[in-house]
Amino acid sequence: MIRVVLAEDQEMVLSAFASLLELEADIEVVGTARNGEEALEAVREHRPDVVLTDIEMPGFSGLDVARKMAEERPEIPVVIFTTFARSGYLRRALDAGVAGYILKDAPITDLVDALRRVHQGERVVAPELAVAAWQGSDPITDREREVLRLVGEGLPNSDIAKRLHLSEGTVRNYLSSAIVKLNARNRTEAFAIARDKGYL
Amino acid sequence: MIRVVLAEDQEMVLSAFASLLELEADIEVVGTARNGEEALEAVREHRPDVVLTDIEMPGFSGLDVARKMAEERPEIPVVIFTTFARSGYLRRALDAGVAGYILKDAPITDLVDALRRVHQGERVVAPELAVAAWQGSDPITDREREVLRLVGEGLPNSDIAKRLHLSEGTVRNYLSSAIVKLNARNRTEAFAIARDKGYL
DNA sequence: GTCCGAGCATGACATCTGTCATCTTCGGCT
DNA sequence: AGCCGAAGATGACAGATGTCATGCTCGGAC
Repeated sequence: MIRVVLAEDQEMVLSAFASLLELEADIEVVGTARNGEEALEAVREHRPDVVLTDIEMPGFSGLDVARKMAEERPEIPVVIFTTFARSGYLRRALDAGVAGYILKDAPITDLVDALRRVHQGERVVAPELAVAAWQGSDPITDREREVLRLVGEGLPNSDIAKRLHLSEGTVRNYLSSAIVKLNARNRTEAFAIARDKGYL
Repeated sequence: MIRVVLAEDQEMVLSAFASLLELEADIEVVGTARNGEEALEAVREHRPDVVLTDIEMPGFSGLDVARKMAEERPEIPVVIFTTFARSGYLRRALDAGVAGYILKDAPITDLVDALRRVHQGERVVAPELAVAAWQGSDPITDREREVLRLVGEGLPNSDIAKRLHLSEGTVRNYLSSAIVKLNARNRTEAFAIARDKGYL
């Protein structure tokens, strides 16, 4: 029996996956969570064999869960299942030591399969992403990342400078270098590219 | 027995919801679809009592499905279920004549409940959105919408002008008026606001 | 100690954006 | 015919943005 803790922020999707997994003879959902904190609590309480988590959740994300688990319970494998085929996410997930990374676009058998193989100690990565992972690593520095995030909120340079306690000129420099690295033509395009690749 | 056609672009989520709905004694999923076209085909083939569809799907969206259904099969109610609590989406969904609009954040009982009530001829709208619907209607003109969409792709005014066959000055004018209407400080913020309210 | 590379700042400059007033054209409407 | 409003264009202007060269400081590496 594979005992699973399941984390997913959308209530309906959570119950749907829970009932789907329960249909499998060798899988049991022992705990559910709507965010990262709840997931960690559930792990403490139920000591599952595998943690299955979405990436984008309010507050504590799936990547945060993976990192915490790697520290505190490295013996329990974490599987990420997500909408987003973004190489940046996968890279950071692998850095966080996840055992599996699969896409919600894939057939459901992939999910069940991944749980079983991860439970056996294997690693499972969505094939369409496996290639992307080891080429084109994240070129963006942390500062550039922060600036880009604020650009995405529509803040002008002057406000970004205030938020980050930098001079406006420095903000311009970071943004300029991010634009070059991402091969964008302006701030908006830089943000769009960084978002789509999962660099943020 | 309520016979349902279910449309949802993410394979895993689709199977999960299908198996969840099958657990209900009075609901039967007679057809599934990964996009709007498939949904309409499934409707033709299976003549369901209700169509349950996601909004954001590649190509033909859930709103497109609702509009087509209102024209061709006004007797079959359409229920939208979506991640997005955006008033603009709801407004356009209601304009398209949908019978229900519920959020994936809500408990699963809401979904089942909605299907039953819609099948009885009622209308069901997620309560957290019902208020938003009749205040703050979409202030954006079609031209402004087109410009904003291209802004979101990161295009500079000159490129937007080429794409829309307008002069660059005119693009600036449309964007300027959108910025004022949305109470934004610049193009990027205008895009972010319009996106979050579902105006695009 | 010296050198080097981050990280941050400055100033100058060219270009892009955003605002506004004004103008033309083309359909309606009366 | 005369009037009006929508769609689009123009030109001028101020301010924001993007690029680049240069400079400073500080914490390693040699």
